[in-house]
Formats: sequence, C-alpha cells, structure tokens
Amino acid sequence: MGKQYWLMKSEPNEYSIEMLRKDKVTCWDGVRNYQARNFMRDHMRVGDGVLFYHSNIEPVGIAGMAVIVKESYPDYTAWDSNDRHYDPKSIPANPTWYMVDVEFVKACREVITLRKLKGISALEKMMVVQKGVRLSVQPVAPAEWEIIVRLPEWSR
DNA sequence: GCCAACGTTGGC
DNA sequence: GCCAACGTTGGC
Repeated sequence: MGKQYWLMKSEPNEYSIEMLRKDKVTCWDGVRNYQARNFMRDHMRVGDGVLFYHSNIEPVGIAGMAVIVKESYPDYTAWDSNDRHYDPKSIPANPTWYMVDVEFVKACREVITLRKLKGISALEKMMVVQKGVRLSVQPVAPAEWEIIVRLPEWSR
C-alpha cells in the first residue's frame, strides 16, 4: 500500500497546530470512536500525510500539515481513571483504544476554512464537507490531498 | 435484536 | 449557546 492521507480533527483549545509546532511530535490520544480507531489502528502507516483540522472554533478548517511517525499502539490514557478519556472497558491485556504519533510539518499561513472547502467542487466528496459527518479521523483521497496542498493558504 | 433515551460532536 | 445529527447504552 502506498502513502495514504488523512484528516484529523482537534479542538485548538485542547490541542492546536501551534502546540504541535512547539512539541514537534505528539501522541494522538483520546479517540473514543470505533471507526476513527480502526483507521488509526489498522490503516495508518509511517509517512502518511495528515491534514490538521481545527474544529469548534472560528475559523473552522484545515490549519496545518503533519505526518505519521509512529504506527498504532495502545492509548494508555484509557487506563488512567483520572484522565478525561478514561475507559474501564479497555485493559492493558486487551486494549480497546489505540493512538498514533504525528509530527509537525507546517502550519497554514491562514486557515483553509470549511466554507472554502465546501466551495471547491472537486472536493464535494470529501468526508469533512458532508453534512452530519463528525468522524474525527478521516481518510483523504490522493486527488483531494493534491488539490488542498496547492491552495494559496499554505504559502508564506 | 430493537429502539428509546441519552450523551457527544461540531457547525453555526 | 443552540441544536441537528450521530453513536452508544441498556431495558425489554
């Protein structure tokens, strides 16, 4: 399987592209949705491209780019009863939840807004522009990636 | 296995 | 802050 592409949502209040710039690498913990987990656990490979998406803030949209640098391993925050994402169903011998590590590549000069994405007809099949789709980890088609990375919002 | 009730997501 | 849409839970 060649390189694949993903879109990963984060609320910048919790974790933003600027925090990733400082940290350089972070574990993508806290995903508690089975479909999103399956993408991370079963399909993400080192080198895959990631669009870092800011949700629940103005402006909503793609804020930067990252790359997968570590393939899935158990999300240990599920085992910590003090953690917001604690899940007693997940046990170390049989983890329910997994995460990957992502590394900062670059931030957009300005956010590529959801509104803008919705206005690009070649992106009309993208999951993120579909009504009611709230999956926090989504596959991105190579053709969609190529369009997005050429948008002027990336240039310095 | 159905499905109502509930909790969460996330755009607006 | 609102609330539509979704995913999960749990009684039956």
